[in-house]
Amino acid sequence: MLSREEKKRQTRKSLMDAALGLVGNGDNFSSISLREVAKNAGVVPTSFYRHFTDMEELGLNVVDDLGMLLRKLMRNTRQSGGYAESLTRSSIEVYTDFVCQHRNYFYFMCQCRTGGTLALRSAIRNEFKYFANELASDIRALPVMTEIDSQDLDMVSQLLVEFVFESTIDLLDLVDTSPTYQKEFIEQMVKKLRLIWLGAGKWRS
Amino acid sequence: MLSREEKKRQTRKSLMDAALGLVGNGDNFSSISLREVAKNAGVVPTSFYRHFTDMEELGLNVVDDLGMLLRKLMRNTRQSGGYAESLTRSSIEVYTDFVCQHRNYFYFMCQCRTGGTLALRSAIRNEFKYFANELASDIRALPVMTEIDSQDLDMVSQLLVEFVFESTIDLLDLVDTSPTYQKEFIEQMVKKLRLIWLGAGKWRS
DNA sequence: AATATTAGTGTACAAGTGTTGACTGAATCA
DNA sequence: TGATTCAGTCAACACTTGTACACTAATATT
Repeated sequence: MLSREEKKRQTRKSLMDAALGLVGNGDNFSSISLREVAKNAGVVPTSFYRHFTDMEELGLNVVDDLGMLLRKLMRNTRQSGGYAESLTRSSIEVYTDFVCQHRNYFYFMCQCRTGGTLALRSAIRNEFKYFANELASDIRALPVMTEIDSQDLDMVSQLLVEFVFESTIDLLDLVDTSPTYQKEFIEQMVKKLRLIWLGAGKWRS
Repeated sequence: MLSREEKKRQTRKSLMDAALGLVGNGDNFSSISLREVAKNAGVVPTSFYRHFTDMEELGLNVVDDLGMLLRKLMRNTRQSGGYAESLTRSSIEVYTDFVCQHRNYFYFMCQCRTGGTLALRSAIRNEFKYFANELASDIRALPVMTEIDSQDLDMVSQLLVEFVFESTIDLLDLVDTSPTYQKEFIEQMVKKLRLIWLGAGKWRS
């Protein structure tokens, strides 16, 4: 038997999943109606208000959730990975797999990063900052990065995070049309990231 | 006195401008209604159909229009500029100015690149390809780029175009909150682009 | 001058929208 | 056991939505 609290959390999740499902089906988050979400969650429209005041609030919670998932992924990868030569390739492989396994989330993020409300956009920007910082402290330890100063290291991390995320929409779109594209995408990304990495190695303020 | 054809083109433009205006005001293109657009264009809803079958078709035409404007900008800049050492800085300055002078267009593009219909997204992707090609043939002539092979040159161009465009949403958002941000944005971009450029210079397949 | 074309109008309709307020019944607490 | 809390229901509201159809009047064509 489920406790009341637990049940509530369950329908709350249903609502978020419903919204994500619609986004994954091609709808734009900002044009999804509260009613449609409620319907797909198997709940009456007015019930929505027991969980969120707004579609925006729901969206902000989705951002949070994905943030958590990504942080967990990062922690796990860091432990198992070890920073070898092929860091770039393995990282991007982990990332693309993760994206493909959470397509709806990433469609949502890609959309809202540019098309959400201001609050939503800046929530996403904050997540980026977080990841850029994590990345910065990770790569600081690397031998290539001994000479670079702290501010420039932040800049490189930002560049990497932004660039990877911004390419995600292409991955999502093109994987749909041709399933072999994921490999091609990885090759392209590895090349581009190596190039950036190369630049970072030579960088002097 | 205006000819009928000319008058038609005028209201057609009004419709597109109305849509862009709404986008620039914070609405998401995919949640804008045909009726609202018609109203803001000073025309009755049903009149919309004399020009476009759809909001999507309107959107595709907006993409085209901006593509034209950008090509014109590119041609002019190429003539006047001359490819000196400070190519990167002057290019990014021209670009940011252009963005700030066409805010609505770029909000629209940023939104639709990730949140438009599939047709819209791929139309925008095509524009990118075009610009990447232009850029590739421009930088091929540069002394730094003599050793790089053609395919890798394309890769570098893509990287540059994508990266600049994807940063545009931050420029738009943050310029609104603090007007001095444009300068800071330029500095950040110049740094990042120099880094990429540095990598490109050292690049060997 | 008579005719055909067509951009823009006006009306109408069925369907969907967010949000309100009063309600029900089962889980929780006293 | 009896009282309370509250997630979910139901009905109703005022409004907005896309689109069909018949119409008008000014322009373009013959």
